[in-house]
This record gives sequence, C-alpha cells and structure tokens, in this order.
Amino acid sequence: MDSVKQISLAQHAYEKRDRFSIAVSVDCVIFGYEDNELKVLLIKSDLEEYEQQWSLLGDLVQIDENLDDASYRVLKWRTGLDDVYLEQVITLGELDRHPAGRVITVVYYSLVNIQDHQLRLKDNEVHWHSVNDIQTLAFDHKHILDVCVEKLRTRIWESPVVMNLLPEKFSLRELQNLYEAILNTQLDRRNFRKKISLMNWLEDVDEYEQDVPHRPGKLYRLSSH
Amino acid sequence: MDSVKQISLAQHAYEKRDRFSIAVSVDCVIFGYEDNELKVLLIKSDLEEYEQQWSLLGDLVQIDENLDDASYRVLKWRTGLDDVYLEQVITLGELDRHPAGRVITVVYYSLVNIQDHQLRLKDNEVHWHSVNDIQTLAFDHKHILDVCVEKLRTRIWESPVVMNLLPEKFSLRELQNLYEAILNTQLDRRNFRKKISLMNWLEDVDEYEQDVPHRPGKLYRLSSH
DNA sequence: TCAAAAGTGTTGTTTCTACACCCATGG
DNA sequence: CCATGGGTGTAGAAACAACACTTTTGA
Repeated sequence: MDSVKQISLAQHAYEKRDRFSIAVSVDCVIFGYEDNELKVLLIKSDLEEYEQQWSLLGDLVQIDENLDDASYRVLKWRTGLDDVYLEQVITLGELDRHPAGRVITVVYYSLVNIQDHQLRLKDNEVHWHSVNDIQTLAFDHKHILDVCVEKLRTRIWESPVVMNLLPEKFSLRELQNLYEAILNTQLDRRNFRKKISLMNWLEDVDEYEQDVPHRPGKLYRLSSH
Repeated sequence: MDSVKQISLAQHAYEKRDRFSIAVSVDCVIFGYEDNELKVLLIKSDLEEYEQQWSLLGDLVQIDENLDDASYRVLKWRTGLDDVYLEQVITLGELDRHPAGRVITVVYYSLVNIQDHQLRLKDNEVHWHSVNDIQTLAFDHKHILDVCVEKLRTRIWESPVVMNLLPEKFSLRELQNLYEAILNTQLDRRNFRKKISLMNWLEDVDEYEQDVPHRPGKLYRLSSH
C-alpha cells in the first residue's frame, strides 16, 4: 500500500466528514530501542496548523473495522510489521484536540524491534526519535506519549512484553540496558538478574555473544511457556 | 431532566444515525456498596434484541461534549449525584457489539454512596444488583463489568478512591468489610489496620459508632491531605 | 598481561504474614 | 456477667537493597 496516497486519503476524510458526526481515530505510539535509548516513531504533521511539527502515527477508524484492527493496520502500513505487541492505553476526546473538528482518538502503544529485517519505513517523513529528547508534538500527542511511557514503565515488571523491543536473542546486559533506558534509572546488576530469573520469562538458548571485546555473555530468548 | 424522555431520545439517536458513520457512547459502571456486598446500577435494556436483559447505564456522546462530561451527565441523570469519582477504563468497538450499528463505547466506572441523601434513582427500571450475582448482561456489558471490577481490585491498594462507596464517616471494620467484598476474600484485621494506617489516607474524626451492641469503633474520614 | 564486561552470594533491612489476648460497651 | 466485636504487638518468613571479587575473552 502506498503510504503517501494513504496520508492524503486520511486527510481527505478528516476534511470531508460530516460536521455533525464524531470521527474516531487510533493513534499508535510505536516504541523502538536503539543505541541504549527508547525511541518513538513520528511523522511530520500534514496539517497546516501543525506544520513542521512531529506527530504520532494514526488514522481514522473505518466503519467496518475493529479498533484493534485499525491500529494493526496503521502499524503494518507504517512499519511493514505484522504480529507485533499492541496494547490499548486511553481514549481522548477533548473538543478542541483536533483542528479539523471533533475527533476522538483511541491510543495504543506497540513495541517493535528496530533491527527487524521486515521493518521498512515507507515514508521519508517517518523517523525514529529519542523519547527523552521530545519536548513538544502536534495535537495532544506529547501528552499521549507521556501517558504511554508511564504505562510502559509499569508493564515492564508485570510482563515480558518489552522484550519485543530487542532482537530475538539477547544478553542479560542488553536487557538491563533496556530496562534502564525505559525507567531512566540505574539498576544493580546482581539484583536485576535475580529478579528477572525469578520471573521465569527467559529461556537459555545456549549461545554466546559474538565479536565483543570482552568475555561474551550468554544469550536468552523469551520463553515459550 | 426526564429520564424516560432521554431514553427514547438516545434510542432515537441510535436508530436514526447515519449508517456510514460511527457512533460513540459512554457506558458507566456505577458501583455502590450495601449489606456487605458490592453492587452495580443496572437498567432494563430498551432494545428489542435484549428485551428483559439488564444493561449498564450509558448514552451517546454529543458532538460538543467531552468524554468525561458525557459520563458525568449519565451519572447525574441516573443518580442525581454530582461530584462523584469517575475513571476511564477501556474503549470497546467490536463490529457486532451493538445491534443498531457501529457503536464504539468508552467505559468509565464510578463509585457512589448508596446512602447519600442526594441519590435519587429517577427511573423504575434502574436498580442495584449484587455484582456477585450477575451472570449475564445485555451487549458486551458483562465483559465490561468484569474489566471494571478487576480495575477496582487493583485501585483499592493504590488510592483511597473506594472510600467514596462509604458514608463520610466510617469505622475500620466497615472499611475492611468493603475491601473484603470487593476482593472476595478474607483479610486479617490487624494486618489490614496496619496497612491502611501506613497509607495515611484516613483522618480520625474523634467520634465513635452509635447504637452498636458492642464496644463502638472509632470513626474516620478520608484525609484531606 | 591488560582492559572490559560476565558471572555470582551474603548480609542487613524492610515488608509481609500469621497469630491471641485484654478491653469497652449493651443487654 | 455475658456476648460481641474493638483494639493492639511480636516473631518468623520473604523480598529487597547494597555491595566485591573472580572469570573469560579479545586485543
């Protein structure tokens, strides 16, 4: 699917829709992880009012489409990725949140591996940004991002979902770096390993890091049970 | 506002709205507490498809109305209560969830004191039901209820919101009964009191229970700081 | 042999759980 | 004086935080 075409379709829809009905959109906070930093995928806003500002990826929900399906569609369209973790976070519907009229948006976040070979950003205007560097975004998207980061920070100890941000096989050091990036804090190595191992989330793949200038670490993957 | 009139207005709106646009509603899970049981306010469904089934209280969101405002409106209209705790929980939009067409619903739960003098159920069809006794509800409302109960069970330890279910002044025994009803479990009295007192949620009002056939307990209220 | 990170265990502190007795009141 | 629930403390267990040394590898 051609993303440029889709953008204008979406814009068209926003502009044409009935002044007397409510539009429903999904916005996806697509998280990635690279260079020890939590990233988020953003696009240059295509609205005049927010010219040159970055915004989250979203689209209007079609009338014959589930909410979850709509956010999978946005994700697939923007990243080429299938089979990705998605979680609904909040729904926002302030009257003035969209300049084109009344748009209620259902917010999801998702976690993708930036190194995934299937990942193809199909638009020059779509880029990864370090979450920590973001000061403002178009619409209420900065607020949305903040809420999603907060949610992610609690999820991190409840389920192994964040491992979707890493390659299939990873070392405990990489995992700890990821946790530290998301939480914006330092963790004790021994306590971290103890805690993670008690969760029983990981499966030893019996391989080691390669080409590292020091003793290689063991590799793990998300356990299947 | 006349509730019967509003019901038919809402129904009218469902029936009349554009086949090609999405309707947005709010559904409120209004919790109460009475006779040591967690209750929820339900109404007889006014749709043919769900004749004689109970459903949650909700309404379509107006185009010039915030989501929060819409759920406050539903709450005020059904209970007469103002200034009540409301929390958004989830948004559901399965294609077939409403027989009249595509309706996406934003779910809130709220906590009211059944003994509040301002509480006036303005409709014969609106009644309190014990949460534990509910097997089925119209639409996907049983699922919605389950999600809200689960949310409430985690909130209970994170914030003092559940005290909205009790009268202004209450004893620790009443509070513990409430916790036990919500969690569907027994709690140790001494450990419960220790835990609650560490939270610093309560303020001693220097009064005691009256007319109890045993040593009266101290009364507390939600602390202002 | 050096540098860099991997791997690992113990101790003290805090939090959690289980548990029993005396007290104040009304009938 | 009896029945009923109010009020309280402690000891053992579990979870958590702080902390340092040896090992493996590549350069």
